[in-house]
Amino acid sequence: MSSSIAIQTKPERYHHGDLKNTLLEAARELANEIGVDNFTLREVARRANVSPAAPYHHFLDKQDLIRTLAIEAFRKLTTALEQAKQKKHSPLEQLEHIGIAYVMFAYEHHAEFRFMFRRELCAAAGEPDPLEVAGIDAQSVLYNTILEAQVVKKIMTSDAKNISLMLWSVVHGLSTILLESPISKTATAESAKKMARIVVQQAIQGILSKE
Amino acid sequence: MSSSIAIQTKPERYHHGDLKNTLLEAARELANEIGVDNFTLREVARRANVSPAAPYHHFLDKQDLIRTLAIEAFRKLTTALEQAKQKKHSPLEQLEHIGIAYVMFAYEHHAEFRFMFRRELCAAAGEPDPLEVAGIDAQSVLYNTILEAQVVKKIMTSDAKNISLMLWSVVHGLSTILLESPISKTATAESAKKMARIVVQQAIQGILSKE
DNA sequence: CTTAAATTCTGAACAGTGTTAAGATATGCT
DNA sequence: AGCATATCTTAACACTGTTCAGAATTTAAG
Repeated sequence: MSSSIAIQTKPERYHHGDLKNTLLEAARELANEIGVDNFTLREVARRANVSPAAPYHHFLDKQDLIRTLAIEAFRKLTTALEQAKQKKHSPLEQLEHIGIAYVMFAYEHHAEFRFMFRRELCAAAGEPDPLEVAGIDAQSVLYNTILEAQVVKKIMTSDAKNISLMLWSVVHGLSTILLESPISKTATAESAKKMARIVVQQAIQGILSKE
Repeated sequence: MSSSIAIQTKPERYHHGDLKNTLLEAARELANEIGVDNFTLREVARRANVSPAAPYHHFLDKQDLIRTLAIEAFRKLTTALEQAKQKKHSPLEQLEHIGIAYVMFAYEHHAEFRFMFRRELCAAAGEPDPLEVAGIDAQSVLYNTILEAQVVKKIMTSDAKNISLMLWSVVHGLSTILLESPISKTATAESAKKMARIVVQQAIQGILSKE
């Protein structure tokens, strides 16, 4: 058989070949188009030229599809944060860049970002939930940078966990405000970035030890 | 006819008497029970002992009902913040109390809080949208306190708008993290309050001028 | 008081949804 | 080759939001 690159060569095949990924991509597009609330599994199937029941051979149910999307999104966020954390900068500058990158990720992937944080997706309990792990991995980028900053310079007052929670809260809060409040109607990428910079810089000020 | 207090005296009346409020209350309960995603207008009607079409005589559609709920919730939030802002404290203490109150409001009214921030509810444009107004009113409690703090003591570095955005972001971020992340499974009212205090105190540190 | 108008509710219906079950079609293995 | 398995379709179920015609009730007008 041909490699997985040739997806659109023969679209009328009974077996799609790579339906799972096609569904995921269609789902991302749909969510970004019509929003998260009207998001429909049947429409996803429609866009993949497939019957409404087909997705159930690749996902347990609609929520499982969304869950998969959320996990992928967390991984993309993790790499985005790691990329923002350039080695050439000081830990404090890295913190600022990570914070801004978080907000920009939310702004540029609003639908996926909304899927990432839904109480309904939080697993019942126990077992290493992949979604939870992916979320912790993303947080670790921020957390580790804080640790590094503390080691290099004794610059932080409170302990790393509190600092992390606080910085995470600011950037996450600004992100959701930008997406879910009336601001979303007038916000642009530039204004979002500007707000992110201002807010993050202020927040970092709060964790510096006064000299 | 009797006063509006006697709601449950004659439950079999064709005309309910105060269906609109009954629907709103049933909706609040339902949302807090089964969450925001599975929230169903038909179930609301069912709980009000009324046909599925009855709500349409009091609300344009499901979204209009949710919108009404969100507006009410914003007003409740506003009074909660005003109550937290006790006159006896200094403006800075007031800021701290307001921030904590915000987080606790979210924790105690999770379903309503989620209804308050939904991109879908943001009106198309123009005209004084009551939801937007209610949101601004709530923000004003925080904003005015910042202004007062700046007047009493020249204690803030950045300007009030930036400070407000930053503080709003922290408390809003922590709120949604507490509600929508895996933390929600283990969080209690006490742990939430503790986190709120820590995070808000750190954030306020960031806006104090260094002496 | 009578009667017309307006309000509030019901019942039945429509399209659309998530999901399942039974069967058709293709793929992979031996 | 043939058999098991994975993948897809068709049909159906219960449920949803919403509309519409009409019944029950309240309000207002004569």
